[in-house]
Amino acid sequence: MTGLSQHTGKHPFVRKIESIALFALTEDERAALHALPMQVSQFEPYQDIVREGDRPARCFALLEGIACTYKTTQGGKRQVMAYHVAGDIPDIQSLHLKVLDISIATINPCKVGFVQHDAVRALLRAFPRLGDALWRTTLIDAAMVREWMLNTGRRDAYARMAHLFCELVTRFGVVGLAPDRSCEMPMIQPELADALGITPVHVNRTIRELKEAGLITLRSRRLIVHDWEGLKAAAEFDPAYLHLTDPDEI
Amino acid sequence: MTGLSQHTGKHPFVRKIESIALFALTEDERAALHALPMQVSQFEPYQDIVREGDRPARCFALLEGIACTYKTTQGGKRQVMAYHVAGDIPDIQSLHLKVLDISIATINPCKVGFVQHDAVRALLRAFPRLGDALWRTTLIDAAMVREWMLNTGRRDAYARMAHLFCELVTRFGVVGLAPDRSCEMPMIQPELADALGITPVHVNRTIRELKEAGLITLRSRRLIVHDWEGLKAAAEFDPAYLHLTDPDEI
DNA sequence: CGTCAGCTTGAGGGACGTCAAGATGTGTGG
DNA sequence: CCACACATCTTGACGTCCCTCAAGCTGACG
Repeated sequence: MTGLSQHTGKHPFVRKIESIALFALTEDERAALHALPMQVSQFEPYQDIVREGDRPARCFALLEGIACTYKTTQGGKRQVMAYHVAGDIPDIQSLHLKVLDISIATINPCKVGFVQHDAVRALLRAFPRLGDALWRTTLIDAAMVREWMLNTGRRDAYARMAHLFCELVTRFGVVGLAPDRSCEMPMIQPELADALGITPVHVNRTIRELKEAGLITLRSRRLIVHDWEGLKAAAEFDPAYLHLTDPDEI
Repeated sequence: MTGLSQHTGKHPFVRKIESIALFALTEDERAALHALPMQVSQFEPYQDIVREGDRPARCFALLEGIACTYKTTQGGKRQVMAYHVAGDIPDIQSLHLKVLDISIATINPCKVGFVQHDAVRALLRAFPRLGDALWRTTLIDAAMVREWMLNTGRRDAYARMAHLFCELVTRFGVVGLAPDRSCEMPMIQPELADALGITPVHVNRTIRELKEAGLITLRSRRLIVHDWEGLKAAAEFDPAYLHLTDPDEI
Protein backbone atom coordinates (compact mmCIF):
# COMPACT_ATOMS: atom_id res chain seq x y z
CA MET A 1 0.00 0.00 0.00
CA THR A 2 2.72 2.37 0.99
CA GLY A 3 4.70 1.32 -2.01
CA LEU A 4 1.80 1.72 -4.39
CA SER A 5 1.08 5.31 -3.54
CA GLN A 6 4.51 6.26 -4.79
CA HIS A 7 3.47 5.37 -8.31
CA THR A 8 0.05 6.96 -8.46
CA GLY A 9 1.29 10.47 -9.16
CA LYS A 10 0.21 11.61 -5.72
CA HIS A 11 2.34 14.29 -4.18
CA PRO A 12 4.03 12.71 -1.18
CA PHE A 13 2.79 15.48 1.10
CA VAL A 14 -0.79 14.69 0.11
CA ARG A 15 -0.21 11.09 1.11
CA LYS A 16 1.23 12.31 4.39
CA ILE A 17 -1.69 14.61 5.14
CA GLU A 18 -4.10 11.81 4.34
CA SER A 19 -2.29 9.47 6.71
CA ILE A 20 -2.25 12.07 9.47
CA ALA A 21 -5.71 13.62 9.18
CA LEU A 22 -8.26 12.12 11.54
CA PHE A 23 -10.85 12.10 8.73
CA ALA A 24 -10.99 10.97 5.10
CA LEU A 25 -10.22 13.71 2.62
CA THR A 26 -12.97 14.70 0.19
CA GLU A 27 -12.24 14.78 -3.52
CA ASP A 28 -12.35 18.58 -3.38
CA GLU A 29 -9.80 18.71 -0.61
CA ARG A 30 -7.51 16.31 -2.39
CA ALA A 31 -7.86 18.23 -5.64
CA ALA A 32 -7.15 21.53 -3.92
CA LEU A 33 -3.98 20.09 -2.38
CA HIS A 34 -2.78 18.83 -5.75
CA ALA A 35 -3.63 22.18 -7.31
CA LEU A 36 -1.36 24.13 -4.95
CA PRO A 37 1.07 26.16 -7.02
CA MET A 38 4.44 24.68 -6.20
CA GLN A 39 7.90 25.69 -7.29
CA VAL A 40 10.05 22.59 -7.35
CA SER A 41 13.78 22.79 -6.93
CA GLN A 42 16.66 20.43 -6.39
CA PHE A 43 19.20 20.67 -3.55
CA GLU A 44 22.66 19.15 -3.20
CA PRO A 45 23.67 17.36 0.00
CA TYR A 46 24.58 19.56 2.97
CA GLN A 47 22.74 22.62 1.72
CA ASP A 48 20.56 24.77 3.93
CA ILE A 49 17.02 24.98 2.59
CA VAL A 50 16.08 27.61 5.16
CA ARG A 51 18.12 29.20 7.91
CA GLU A 52 17.50 30.38 11.45
CA GLY A 53 16.55 34.04 11.37
CA ASP A 54 14.89 33.82 7.96
CA ARG A 55 11.48 35.41 7.49
CA PRO A 56 10.12 33.20 4.74
CA ALA A 57 7.07 34.08 2.65
CA ARG A 58 6.68 30.44 1.65
CA CYS A 59 7.01 27.00 3.14
CA PHE A 60 8.13 23.78 1.52
CA ALA A 61 7.34 20.12 1.25
CA LEU A 62 10.15 17.63 1.02
CA LEU A 63 9.42 15.58 -2.12
CA GLU A 64 12.53 13.37 -2.26
CA GLY A 65 15.54 12.80 -0.04
CA ILE A 66 16.34 13.19 3.66
CA ALA A 67 16.68 16.50 5.45
CA CYS A 68 17.21 17.58 9.03
CA THR A 69 16.19 20.40 11.34
CA TYR A 70 18.98 21.80 13.48
CA LYS A 71 20.08 24.67 15.67
CA THR A 72 23.58 25.84 16.57
CA THR A 73 25.19 27.47 19.58
CA GLN A 74 27.24 30.61 19.16
CA GLY A 75 30.32 28.46 19.44
CA GLY A 76 29.18 26.59 16.35
CA LYS A 77 28.10 23.39 18.05
CA ARG A 78 25.22 21.85 16.19
CA GLN A 79 22.19 19.96 17.47
CA VAL A 80 19.96 18.11 15.04
CA MET A 81 16.37 17.94 16.33
CA ALA A 82 14.57 15.96 13.64
CA TYR A 83 14.99 14.14 10.38
CA HIS A 84 12.55 14.57 7.53
CA VAL A 85 11.44 12.24 4.75
CA ALA A 86 9.37 12.62 1.60
CA GLY A 87 6.00 14.13 2.41
CA ASP A 88 7.11 16.14 5.42
CA ILE A 89 6.50 19.88 5.56
CA PRO A 90 9.16 20.78 8.08
CA ASP A 91 8.76 24.55 8.15
CA ILE A 92 4.98 24.82 8.08
CA GLN A 93 5.43 26.68 11.36
CA SER A 94 6.62 29.69 9.35
CA LEU A 95 2.97 30.23 8.47
CA HIS A 96 2.43 31.53 12.00
CA LEU A 97 5.90 32.39 13.30
CA LYS A 98 7.50 35.18 11.30
CA VAL A 99 11.09 34.49 12.23
CA LEU A 100 12.46 30.96 11.92
CA ASP A 101 14.13 29.60 15.06
CA ILE A 102 15.68 26.67 13.21
CA SER A 103 17.66 25.81 10.12
CA ILE A 104 16.78 22.95 7.81
CA ALA A 105 19.48 21.27 5.73
CA THR A 106 19.62 18.45 3.22
CA ILE A 107 21.44 15.24 4.05
CA ASN A 108 21.47 13.81 0.54
CA PRO A 109 20.16 15.14 -2.80
CA CYS A 110 16.67 16.46 -2.15
CA LYS A 111 13.75 17.58 -4.26
CA VAL A 112 11.81 20.32 -2.57
CA GLY A 113 8.48 21.99 -3.44
CA PHE A 114 7.96 25.57 -2.30
CA VAL A 115 4.47 26.95 -1.78
CA GLN A 116 3.70 30.59 -1.01
CA HIS A 117 2.14 31.22 2.38
CA ASP A 118 -0.66 33.14 0.69
CA ALA A 119 -1.62 30.06 -1.30
CA VAL A 120 -1.63 27.93 1.84
CA ARG A 121 -3.69 30.49 3.72
CA ALA A 122 -6.23 30.63 0.92
CA LEU A 123 -6.41 26.84 0.92
CA LEU A 124 -6.99 26.69 4.66
CA ARG A 125 -9.68 29.36 4.44
CA ALA A 126 -11.47 27.30 1.79
CA PHE A 127 -10.94 23.96 3.57
CA PRO A 128 -10.67 24.52 7.33
CA ARG A 129 -10.34 20.81 8.03
CA LEU A 130 -7.00 20.85 6.22
CA GLY A 131 -5.88 23.44 8.72
CA ASP A 132 -6.67 21.01 11.51
CA ALA A 133 -4.68 18.32 9.73
CA LEU A 134 -1.68 20.61 9.31
CA TRP A 135 -1.93 21.75 12.91
CA ARG A 136 -1.89 18.09 13.83
CA THR A 137 1.32 17.49 11.85
CA THR A 138 3.04 20.29 13.76
CA LEU A 139 1.89 18.74 17.04
CA ILE A 140 3.31 15.38 16.03
CA ASP A 141 6.59 17.01 15.07
CA ALA A 142 6.66 18.60 18.51
CA ALA A 143 6.00 15.22 20.15
CA MET A 144 8.97 13.75 18.28
CA VAL A 145 11.27 16.52 19.50
CA ARG A 146 10.09 15.84 23.05
CA GLU A 147 10.98 12.18 22.73
CA TRP A 148 14.42 13.19 21.43
CA MET A 149 14.74 15.50 24.39
CA LEU A 150 14.02 12.66 26.80
CA ASN A 151 16.64 10.74 24.89
CA THR A 152 19.44 13.27 25.13
CA GLY A 153 18.59 14.28 28.66
CA ARG A 154 18.05 10.94 30.29
CA ARG A 155 19.44 8.04 28.24
CA ASP A 156 23.05 7.08 27.64
CA ALA A 157 24.69 7.06 24.24
CA TYR A 158 23.97 3.38 23.64
CA ALA A 159 20.22 3.71 24.23
CA ARG A 160 20.08 6.99 22.34
CA MET A 161 21.71 5.49 19.29
CA ALA A 162 19.42 2.47 19.41
CA HIS A 163 16.44 4.79 19.75
CA LEU A 164 17.45 6.84 16.75
CA PHE A 165 17.84 3.71 14.65
CA CYS A 166 14.43 2.48 15.78
CA GLU A 167 12.80 5.75 14.82
CA LEU A 168 14.53 5.90 11.46
CA VAL A 169 13.68 2.35 10.50
CA THR A 170 10.08 2.89 11.53
CA ARG A 171 9.63 6.20 9.78
CA PHE A 172 11.55 5.16 6.67
CA GLY A 173 9.37 2.07 6.64
CA VAL A 174 6.23 4.18 6.50
CA VAL A 175 7.37 5.82 3.28
CA GLY A 176 8.65 2.59 1.76
CA LEU A 177 12.34 3.20 2.38
CA ALA A 178 12.87 0.34 4.83
CA PRO A 179 11.40 -2.93 3.69
CA ASP A 180 12.31 -5.72 6.14
CA ARG A 181 13.80 -3.23 8.59
CA SER A 182 16.88 -2.33 6.61
CA CYS A 183 17.45 1.00 4.94
CA GLU A 184 19.87 3.42 3.41
CA MET A 185 21.49 5.55 6.05
CA PRO A 186 22.77 8.67 4.32
CA MET A 187 23.86 10.34 7.57
CA ILE A 188 27.59 10.07 8.22
CA GLN A 189 28.88 9.58 11.73
CA PRO A 190 29.54 13.23 12.59
CA GLU A 191 25.95 13.89 11.60
CA LEU A 192 24.61 11.22 13.89
CA ALA A 193 26.79 12.79 16.57
CA ASP A 194 24.96 16.10 16.14
CA ALA A 195 21.62 14.33 16.41
CA LEU A 196 22.60 12.51 19.60
CA GLY A 197 24.47 15.26 21.35
CA ILE A 198 27.76 13.32 21.48
CA THR A 199 31.04 13.37 19.56
CA PRO A 200 31.76 11.59 16.29
CA VAL A 201 34.34 9.40 17.99
CA HIS A 202 31.84 8.27 20.54
CA VAL A 203 29.29 7.58 17.82
CA ASN A 204 31.77 5.21 16.31
CA ARG A 205 32.39 3.33 19.53
CA THR A 206 28.67 3.17 20.26
CA ILE A 207 27.85 1.76 16.84
CA ARG A 208 30.51 -0.85 17.42
CA GLU A 209 28.81 -1.84 20.66
CA LEU A 210 25.47 -2.18 18.90
CA LYS A 211 27.15 -4.36 16.28
CA GLU A 212 28.89 -6.48 18.89
CA ALA A 213 25.56 -6.97 20.64
CA GLY A 214 24.31 -8.47 17.39
CA LEU A 215 21.55 -5.90 17.04
CA ILE A 216 22.53 -4.27 13.76
CA THR A 217 25.05 -4.03 10.98
CA LEU A 218 25.92 -0.71 9.40
CA ARG A 219 28.24 -0.70 6.41
CA SER A 220 28.60 1.54 3.36
CA ARG A 221 25.58 3.63 4.22
CA ARG A 222 23.29 0.70 4.81
CA LEU A 223 21.63 -0.13 8.14
CA ILE A 224 20.35 -3.64 8.76
CA VAL A 225 18.47 -4.50 11.91
CA HIS A 226 19.12 -8.11 12.91
CA ASP A 227 17.28 -8.14 16.22
CA TRP A 228 14.36 -5.75 16.15
CA GLU A 229 13.05 -6.72 19.54
CA GLY A 230 16.51 -6.43 21.03
CA LEU A 231 17.05 -3.03 19.50
CA LYS A 232 13.68 -1.80 20.72
CA ALA A 233 14.48 -3.06 24.20
CA ALA A 234 17.88 -1.37 24.26
CA ALA A 235 16.21 1.86 23.19
CA GLU A 236 13.07 1.52 25.29
CA PHE A 237 11.44 2.33 21.97
CA ASP A 238 7.68 2.82 22.02
CA PRO A 239 6.44 4.20 18.69
CA ALA A 240 3.39 5.82 20.29
CA TYR A 241 5.03 9.24 20.12
CA LEU A 242 5.15 9.02 16.32
CA HIS A 243 1.35 8.93 16.27
CA LEU A 244 1.23 6.52 13.37
CA THR A 245 -2.05 4.94 12.45
CA ASP A 246 -0.33 1.57 12.31
CA PRO A 247 3.05 1.56 14.07
CA ASP A 248 3.99 -1.92 12.86
CA GLU A 249 2.99 -1.41 9.28
CA ILE A 250 6.40 -2.18 7.79
CA MET B 1 0.70 47.07 31.87
CA THR B 2 1.40 43.47 32.60
CA GLY B 3 0.64 44.06 36.24
CA LEU B 4 -2.59 45.88 35.52
CA SER B 5 -4.18 43.10 33.53
CA GLN B 6 -4.06 40.91 36.59
CA HIS B 7 -6.60 43.11 38.29
CA THR B 8 -9.10 43.60 35.49
CA GLY B 9 -10.84 40.28 35.95
CA LYS B 10 -9.42 39.01 32.69
CA HIS B 11 -8.72 35.33 32.60
CA PRO B 12 -4.96 34.97 32.36
CA PHE B 13 -5.28 32.75 29.30
CA VAL B 14 -7.18 35.51 27.50
CA ARG B 15 -4.32 37.88 28.23
CA LYS B 16 -1.94 35.27 26.90
CA ILE B 17 -3.89 34.71 23.70
CA GLU B 18 -4.11 38.46 23.18
CA SER B 19 -0.38 38.82 23.59
CA ILE B 20 0.34 35.97 21.21
CA ALA B 21 -2.22 36.55 18.47
CA LEU B 22 -0.87 38.46 15.49
CA PHE B 23 -4.06 40.53 15.37
CA ALA B 24 -6.21 42.48 17.84
CA LEU B 25 -9.10 40.49 19.25
CA THR B 26 -12.61 41.73 18.53
CA GLU B 27 -15.02 42.27 21.37
CA ASP B 28 -16.94 39.20 20.22
CA GLU B 29 -13.84 37.04 20.32
CA ARG B 30 -12.87 38.28 23.73
CA ALA B 31 -16.39 37.75 25.03
CA ALA B 32 -16.52 34.22 23.61
CA LEU B 33 -13.25 33.39 25.32
CA HIS B 34 -14.49 34.66 28.65
CA ALA B 35 -17.75 32.79 28.16
CA LEU B 36 -16.01 29.42 27.83
CA PRO B 37 -17.48 27.04 30.40
CA MET B 38 -14.61 26.30 32.73
CA GLN B 39 -14.36 23.99 35.67
CA VAL B 40 -11.85 25.42 38.09
CA SER B 41 -9.99 23.24 40.51
CA GLN B 42 -7.08 23.54 42.88
CA PHE B 43 -3.99 21.30 42.89
CA GLU B 44 -1.41 20.67 45.58
CA PRO B 45 2.30 20.77 44.76
CA TYR B 46 3.75 17.72 43.01
CA GLN B 47 0.42 16.47 41.64
CA ASP B 48 -0.03 15.29 38.09
CA ILE B 49 -2.72 17.28 36.29
CA VAL B 50 -2.61 14.95 33.30
CA ARG B 51 -0.50 11.89 32.64
CA GLU B 52 1.19 10.31 29.64
CA GLY B 53 -1.19 7.84 28.06
CA ASP B 54 -4.31 9.76 29.05
CA ARG B 55 -6.99 10.34 26.44
CA PRO B 56 -8.45 13.57 27.75
CA ALA B 57 -11.81 14.97 26.63
CA ARG B 58 -10.84 18.39 27.91
CA CYS B 59 -7.84 20.65 28.12
CA PHE B 60 -6.87 23.11 30.79
CA ALA B 61 -5.52 26.58 31.33
CA LEU B 62 -3.16 27.24 34.18
CA LEU B 63 -4.71 30.10 36.15
CA GLU B 64 -2.28 30.36 39.07
CA GLY B 65 0.97 28.68 40.03
CA ILE B 66 3.83 26.99 38.19
CA ALA B 67 3.59 23.64 36.44
CA CYS B 68 5.89 21.55 34.29
CA THR B 69 5.67 19.18 31.36
CA TYR B 70 7.75 16.04 31.67
CA LYS B 71 8.36 12.54 30.35
CA THR B 72 9.98 9.57 32.04
CA THR B 73 12.05 6.62 30.88
CA GLN B 74 11.04 3.11 31.82
CA GLY B 75 13.74 3.19 34.47
CA GLY B 76 11.94 6.11 36.06
CA LYS B 77 14.35 8.84 35.03
CA ARG B 78 12.49 12.08 34.51
CA GLN B 79 13.03 14.83 31.99
CA VAL B 80 11.23 18.13 32.36
CA MET B 81 10.64 19.79 28.99
CA ALA B 82 8.91 23.03 29.87
CA TYR B 83 7.66 25.16 32.71
CA HIS B 84 4.26 26.82 32.61
CA VAL B 85 2.94 30.00 34.16
CA ALA B 86 -0.49 31.56 34.54
CA GLY B 87 -2.18 31.88 31.18
CA ASP B 88 -0.53 28.87 29.56
CA ILE B 89 -2.62 26.09 28.05
CA PRO B 90 -0.05 23.31 28.17
CA ASP B 91 -2.14 20.43 26.86
CA ILE B 92 -4.02 22.18 24.08
CA GLN B 93 -2.37 19.57 21.85
CA SER B 94 -4.86 17.04 23.20
CA LEU B 95 -7.41 18.71 20.96
CA HIS B 96 -5.76 16.99 17.99
CA LEU B 97 -3.71 14.16 19.48
CA LYS B 98 -5.88 11.57 21.18
CA VAL B 99 -3.23 10.06 23.41
CA LEU B 100 -1.03 12.31 25.52
CA ASP B 101 2.71 11.74 25.10
CA ILE B 102 3.57 13.84 28.18
CA SER B 103 2.63 14.32 31.79
CA ILE B 104 2.03 17.70 33.36
CA ALA B 105 2.59 18.24 37.07
CA THR B 106 2.28 21.12 39.49
CA ILE B 107 5.36 22.59 41.15
CA ASN B 108 3.55 24.66 43.74
CA PRO B 109 -0.18 25.12 44.54
CA CYS B 110 -1.94 25.66 41.23
CA LYS B 111 -5.36 26.81 40.14
CA VAL B 112 -6.41 25.13 36.95
CA GLY B 113 -9.39 25.69 34.63
CA PHE B 114 -10.64 22.74 32.60
CA VAL B 115 -12.53 23.27 29.35
CA GLN B 116 -14.22 20.50 27.38
CA HIS B 117 -12.76 19.89 23.92
CA ASP B 118 -16.23 20.22 22.45
CA ALA B 119 -16.52 23.74 23.79
CA VAL B 120 -13.14 24.66 22.36
CA ARG B 121 -14.01 23.15 18.99
CA ALA B 122 -17.26 25.08 18.87
CA LEU B 123 -15.39 28.25 19.73
CA LEU B 124 -12.84 27.71 16.98
CA ARG B 125 -15.56 26.97 14.45
CA ALA B 126 -17.25 30.25 15.33
CA PHE B 127 -14.00 32.24 15.48
CA PRO B 128 -11.43 30.67 13.17
CA ARG B 129 -8.84 33.33 13.92
CA LEU B 130 -8.71 32.08 17.50
CA GLY B 131 -7.69 28.74 16.08
CA ASP B 132 -4.76 30.41 14.36
CA ALA B 133 -3.79 32.04 17.65
CA LEU B 134 -3.94 28.73 19.50
CA TRP B 135 -2.00 27.00 16.75
CA ARG B 136 0.59 29.72 17.16
CA THR B 137 0.86 29.07 20.90
CA THR B 138 1.60 25.41 20.24
CA LEU B 139 4.29 26.40 17.74
CA ILE B 140 5.91 28.69 20.28
CA ASP B 141 5.83 25.92 22.86
CA ALA B 142 7.56 23.69 20.33
CA ALA B 143 10.20 26.34 19.69
CA MET B 144 10.92 26.50 23.41
CA VAL B 145 11.42 22.76 23.61
CA ARG B 146 13.83 22.98 20.69
CA GLU B 147 15.89 25.60 22.48
CA TRP B 148 15.96 23.34 25.56
CA MET B 149 17.08 20.52 23.32
CA LEU B 150 19.98 22.59 22.02
CA ASN B 151 20.75 23.30 25.64
CA THR B 152 20.85 19.73 26.88
CA GLY B 153 22.54 18.42 23.76
CA ARG B 154 25.22 20.99 23.21
CA ARG B 155 25.83 23.14 26.27
CA ASP B 156 27.52 22.22 29.55
CA ALA B 157 25.75 22.30 32.90
CA TYR B 158 26.91 25.82 33.69
CA ALA B 159 25.50 27.35 30.50
CA ARG B 160 22.35 25.23 30.75
CA MET B 161 21.63 26.41 34.24
CA ALA B 162 22.25 30.02 33.27
CA HIS B 163 19.97 29.58 30.28
CA LEU B 164 17.17 28.17 32.38
CA PHE B 165 17.42 31.08 34.80
CA CYS B 166 17.37 33.54 31.91
CA GLU B 167 14.26 31.96 30.49
CA LEU B 168 12.49 31.82 33.83
CA VAL B 169 13.24 35.41 34.73
CA THR B 170 12.12 36.55 31.30
CA ARG B 171 8.91 34.55 31.24
CA PHE B 172 8.04 35.21 34.86
CA GLY B 173 8.64 38.87 34.08
CA VAL B 174 6.04 38.81 31.33
CA VAL B 175 3.35 37.72 33.78
CA GLY B 176 4.47 40.10 36.50
CA LEU B 177 6.29 37.53 38.65
CA ALA B 178 9.80 38.95 38.22
CA PRO B 179 9.99 42.68 38.72
CA ASP B 180 13.62 43.85 38.56
CA ARG B 181 14.80 40.41 37.49
CA SER B 182 14.26 38.60 40.72
CA CYS B 183 11.58 36.03 41.33
CA GLU B 184 10.29 33.23 43.46
CA MET B 185 11.85 29.94 42.43
CA PRO B 186 9.53 27.19 43.64
CA MET B 187 11.54 24.43 41.97
CA ILE B 188 13.80 22.54 44.36
CA GLN B 189 17.21 21.36 43.21
CA PRO B 190 16.25 17.81 42.20
CA GLU B 191 13.58 19.39 40.00
CA LEU B 192 16.03 21.67 38.29
CA ALA B 193 18.14 18.56 37.77
CA ASP B 194 15.30 16.92 35.86
CA ALA B 195 14.93 20.02 33.71
CA LEU B 196 18.62 20.16 32.88
CA GLY B 197 19.35 16.50 32.41
CA ILE B 198 21.88 16.34 35.24
CA THR B 199 21.89 15.11 38.84
CA PRO B 200 20.78 17.06 41.89
CA VAL B 201 24.30 17.04 43.26
CA HIS B 202 25.63 18.61 40.13
CA VAL B 203 22.86 21.21 40.16
CA ASN B 204 24.11 22.24 43.54
CA ARG B 205 27.70 22.60 42.43
CA THR B 206 26.66 24.48 39.29
CA ILE B 207 24.53 26.95 41.24
CA ARG B 208 27.49 27.54 43.47
CA GLU B 209 29.61 28.36 40.44
CA LEU B 210 27.00 30.84 39.22
CA LYS B 211 26.97 32.45 42.65
CA GLU B 212 30.77 32.58 42.82
CA ALA B 213 30.80 34.23 39.42
CA GLY B 214 28.64 36.96 40.92
CA LEU B 215 25.81 36.38 38.47
CA ILE B 216 23.01 35.40 40.85
CA THR B 217 21.99 34.63 44.37
CA LEU B 218 19.51 31.90 45.16
CA ARG B 219 18.36 31.45 48.74
CA SER B 220 15.15 30.26 50.34
CA ARG B 221 13.32 29.88 47.06
CA ARG B 222 14.24 33.32 45.76
CA LEU B 223 16.36 33.96 42.67
CA ILE B 224 18.05 37.33 42.25
CA VAL B 225 19.97 38.16 39.11
CA HIS B 226 22.86 40.49 39.89
CA ASP B 227 24.45 40.60 36.47
CA TRP B 228 21.86 40.16 33.77
CA GLU B 229 24.25 40.76 30.91
CA GLY B 230 26.74 38.37 32.40
CA LEU B 231 24.10 35.71 32.90
CA LYS B 232 22.85 36.11 29.34
CA ALA B 233 26.40 35.84 28.06
CA ALA B 234 27.09 32.68 30.08
CA ALA B 235 23.89 31.19 28.70
CA GLU B 236 24.19 32.53 25.16
CA PHE B 237 20.62 33.58 25.86
CA ASP B 238 18.72 35.12 22.96
CA PRO B 239 15.02 35.49 23.79
CA ALA B 240 13.99 35.35 20.14
CA TYR B 241 12.86 31.74 20.55
CA LEU B 242 10.25 32.85 23.09
CA HIS B 243 8.54 34.89 20.35
CA LEU B 244 7.60 37.68 22.74
CA THR B 245 6.28 40.89 21.33
CA ASP B 246 8.70 42.79 23.54
CA PRO B 247 11.48 40.59 24.89
CA ASP B 248 12.82 43.27 27.26
CA GLU B 249 9.49 44.31 28.66
CA ILE B 250 10.30 43.55 32.29
C1' DC C 1 14.28 21.92 70.44
C1' DG C 2 13.65 17.93 67.75
C1' DT C 3 12.55 16.45 63.16
C1' DC C 4 12.69 16.30 58.49
C1' DA C 5 13.16 18.06 53.88
C1' DG C 6 16.34 20.08 51.31
C1' DC C 7 21.01 21.77 50.74
C1' DT C 8 26.11 21.19 50.74
C1' DT C 9 30.42 18.97 50.35
C1' DG C 10 34.08 15.24 49.70
C1' DA C 11 36.07 11.19 47.53
C1' DG C 12 36.19 8.10 43.98
C1' DG C 13 34.42 6.18 39.51
C1' DG C 14 32.59 5.96 34.82
C1' DA C 15 30.88 7.80 30.54
C1' DC C 16 32.11 10.60 27.23
C1' DG C 17 35.42 14.18 25.18
C1' DT C 18 39.91 15.40 22.96
C1' DC C 19 43.80 14.71 20.27
C1' DA C 20 46.12 12.27 17.08
C1' DA C 21 47.42 8.52 14.10
C1' DG C 22 46.32 5.13 10.97
C1' DA C 23 43.03 2.16 8.16
C1' DT C 24 39.44 1.72 4.84
C1' DG C 25 36.64 3.08 1.31
C1' DT C 26 35.19 5.70 -2.79
C1' DG C 27 35.57 8.54 -6.78
C1' DT C 28 38.45 10.33 -10.46
C1' DG C 29 41.88 10.71 -14.02
C1' DG C 30 45.28 8.39 -16.59
C1' DC D 1 42.57 -1.40 -14.41
C1' DC D 2 45.61 1.09 -11.64
C1' DA D 3 47.12 5.20 -8.93
C1' DC D 4 46.09 8.65 -6.30
C1' DA D 5 43.50 11.91 -3.40
C1' DC D 6 40.24 12.73 -0.20
C1' DA D 7 36.47 11.65 2.73
C1' DT D 8 35.10 8.77 6.25
C1' DC D 9 35.80 5.39 9.59
C1' DT D 10 38.48 3.25 13.36
C1' DT D 11 41.34 2.89 17.28
C1' DG D 12 44.43 4.23 21.30
C1' DA D 13 45.81 7.13 25.13
C1' DC D 14 44.55 10.29 28.15
C1' DG D 15 41.69 14.04 30.23
C1' DT D 16 37.41 16.01 32.14
C1' DC D 17 32.76 16.60 33.19
C1' DC D 18 29.44 14.74 35.51
C1' DC D 19 27.68 10.68 38.37
C1' DT D 20 27.44 7.89 42.65
C1' DC D 21 27.62 7.18 47.28
C1' DA D 22 27.72 8.86 51.59
C1' DA D 23 28.11 12.01 55.23
C1' DG D 24 27.17 16.25 57.43
C1' DC D 25 24.77 20.77 57.48
C1' DT D 26 20.98 24.21 57.51
C1' DG D 27 16.65 26.05 58.03
C1' DA D 28 11.62 25.80 58.44
C1' DC D 29 8.10 24.24 61.31
C1' DG D 30 5.49 22.09 64.91
